[in-house]
Amino acid sequence: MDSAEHASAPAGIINPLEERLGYQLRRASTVMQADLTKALSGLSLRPHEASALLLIEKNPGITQSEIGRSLGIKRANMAPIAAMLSNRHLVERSRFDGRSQGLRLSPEGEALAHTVHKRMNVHEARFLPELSPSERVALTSAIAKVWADED
Amino acid sequence: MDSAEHASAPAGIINPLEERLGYQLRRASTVMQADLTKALSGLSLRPHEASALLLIEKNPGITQSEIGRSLGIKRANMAPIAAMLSNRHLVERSRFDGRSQGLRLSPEGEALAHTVHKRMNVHEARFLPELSPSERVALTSAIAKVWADED
DNA sequence: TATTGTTATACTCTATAACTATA
DNA sequence: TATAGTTATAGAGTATAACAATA
Repeated sequence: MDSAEHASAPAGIINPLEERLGYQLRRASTVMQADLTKALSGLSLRPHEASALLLIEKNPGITQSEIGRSLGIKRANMAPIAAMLSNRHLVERSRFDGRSQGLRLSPEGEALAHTVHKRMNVHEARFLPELSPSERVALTSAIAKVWADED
Repeated sequence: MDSAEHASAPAGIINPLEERLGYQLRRASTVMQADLTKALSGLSLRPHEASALLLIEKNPGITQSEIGRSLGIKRANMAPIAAMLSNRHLVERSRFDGRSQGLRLSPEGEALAHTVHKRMNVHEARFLPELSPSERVALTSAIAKVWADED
């Protein structure tokens, strides 16, 4: 069957990475990303596409480049994401200035965004079982400070 | 030149992802991973290879599969990492039971591990400028709890 | 039957370079 | 000169399936 791959940490092994912030961030991020992918299953949306959808929802008229700068996705990597959302008629592109286009959700896009919000809420709640809302905010903003400088 | 790609968040744009734990983890993890890659430059070691090296250092005789389970790397993806460390004579493989091999560092591997520790310390310190040691531990273990269940 | 190590393969995300066209 | 959008391409990391050898 070949399953039950990695459980967390075999007994008797000393993991010197466990005290490293970067390591903990990678492990936590990977687990949550995998869970988000499952949470979005059936919607044909990858995590980045879902994120872009929600950003357009809250910022109608936003351009691809602005989305990329907001989410940390390079302009070159935004192109196929925007093209996919447009091809599926989830977003509409309106010429803005000849070289850039404003994006906004279509009615189908709005409906899908609502579904994404609901799935994301359930997804996130799975990882915050013992944290109060204020503790959750504290943790989230502490992590935000880690990369705020962008170095 | 085409540089200065993404700064953090353009003004006037509302980012609804900012309060999401999964999003913050991804951004922070990506930034730290990129910085670690730079910190290791010249050593011809990718982050995963460096992690495996440090795990072998602290657990001489460990097998590839155990490394994978400890670090969250699938057995199939450990094979090329172990082969690379072995080909560069950084680790020695000693038959353990016919189907598995115990790994331990060679003198060159030990020396490289020391360098990795030093570079990693500098790297991590860059992201913890305003946290006290106890706050750092608190943040790291809070993140550890996020993925402890493994879901 | 289960585990170790391995190969092949595919997907997601990230990154750079280079090009067109607009500003 | 700089920016927007695009294409091509490469490199990480992650995932599954399948196989041989061993336990």
